[in-house]
Amino acid sequence: MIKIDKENTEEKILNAAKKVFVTKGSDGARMQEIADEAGINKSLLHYYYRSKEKLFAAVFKFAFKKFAPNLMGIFENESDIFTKITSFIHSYIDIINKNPFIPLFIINEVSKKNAGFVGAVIKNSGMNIDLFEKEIKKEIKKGTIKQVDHRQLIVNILALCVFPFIGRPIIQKVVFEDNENQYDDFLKSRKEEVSNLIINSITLTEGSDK
Amino acid sequence: MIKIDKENTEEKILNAAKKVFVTKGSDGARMQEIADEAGINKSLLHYYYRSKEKLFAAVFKFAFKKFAPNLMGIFENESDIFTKITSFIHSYIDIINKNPFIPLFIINEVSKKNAGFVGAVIKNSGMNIDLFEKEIKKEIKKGTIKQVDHRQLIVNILALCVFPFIGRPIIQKVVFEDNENQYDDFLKSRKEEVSNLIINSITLTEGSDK
DNA sequence: CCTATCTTTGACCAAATGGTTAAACTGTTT
DNA sequence: AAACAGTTTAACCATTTGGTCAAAGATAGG
Repeated sequence: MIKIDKENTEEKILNAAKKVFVTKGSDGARMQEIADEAGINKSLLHYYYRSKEKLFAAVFKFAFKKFAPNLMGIFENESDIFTKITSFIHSYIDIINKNPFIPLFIINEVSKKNAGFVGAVIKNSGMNIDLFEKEIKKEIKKGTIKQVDHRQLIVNILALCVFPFIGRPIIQKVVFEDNENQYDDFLKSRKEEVSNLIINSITLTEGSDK
Repeated sequence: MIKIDKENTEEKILNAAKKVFVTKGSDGARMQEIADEAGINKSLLHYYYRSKEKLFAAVFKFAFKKFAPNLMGIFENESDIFTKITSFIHSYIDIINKNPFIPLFIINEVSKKNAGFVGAVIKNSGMNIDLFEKEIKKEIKKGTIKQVDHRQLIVNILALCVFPFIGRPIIQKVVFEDNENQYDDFLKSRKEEVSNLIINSITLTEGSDK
């Protein structure tokens, strides 16, 4: 028997909730709007998810997992450190490109309700930089790269990848005369720009080794 | 006659509104909370500022002006380009340090209500990168710095300065094991880190000139 | 002291909002 | 077709929230 994967109600709700929560935030989101977006009665939201908070929790978990886990996996393969970092940057920008509003959503919600389940989600996400740290320290010892602080490095990478997306409305206005197409081109060129900048910052310069 | 600069009601309201709006956002902020914060009756909010939106507008204007205008002024003095950029980074991080929640507040509100008065505030803020662009292009022609795209450069600078503040809750958890003091130290070291990274990225390398 | 204006307050209002409930509907089992 | 469980809906509720209003306080001028 063929199981038709027609979107069932629960999925419809979750998808609608993702859309509304991510764009409007937990404060700005309205249960009625989520119901409308899903094309169902508002009571059904409470039938499947007991409260707004529970529904929000489901959305947040989903959003955070999308950005947290698979990233450090890149550092498990066998290529050299420069290739690893470059491919990390490329794939991270790709992910954001596909979900440009999620980073700001996450930052916001973590800032607002740092306590409670949000903190727990982060801890349980398995996101940690141990592999990254080990790798960087190893390469420094080997003399492949400069003596850099791995924490500064990871923040630099994240900043350069994420900021153009979350700051888009302002940057586009101030720096690009509000031209959307131009900004899309700009975003496309970011993978190379960020890769070059980061690689350049860890590459040994003449006379700096030892 | 001595004019005692005792905070009058209107100022009390604006200051309370700044605090509440900036930390909770326009959606999360409550008029009652602002009144409580100011220690006055809620009706007074409407007496001095006609509506929540008007009050919010006053706060947003203030916040945006604090971050927009004086920054490009640095590029008017006579020092060399490296010094200019370095001092820009230093003073920008100083400003954010004094108002760590304003950047996220601005990004949020611009993202939410890009239209309307928010867009107007940005345009009327006098914030533009013409001076910066001219300066960079001049130095490239002179051969003082690499051939860089001035828009990539300014976005890089802003990203590296701003992101550690708006992403603090997450970064602190994931990268610093939720240690606040350690994160404060990290922020202090950012001025040098960002300056070095940016200067390094525009400095000519052997054999790259012409 | 009286009046006029500005400031402040508490009581109140209408709309919005998250949530509940009982009834209707649908599909499956016997 | 009757009974049952799962699903969906409309009507309703309590609370919150931005906002109004008339009256009370304060302040200054005549």
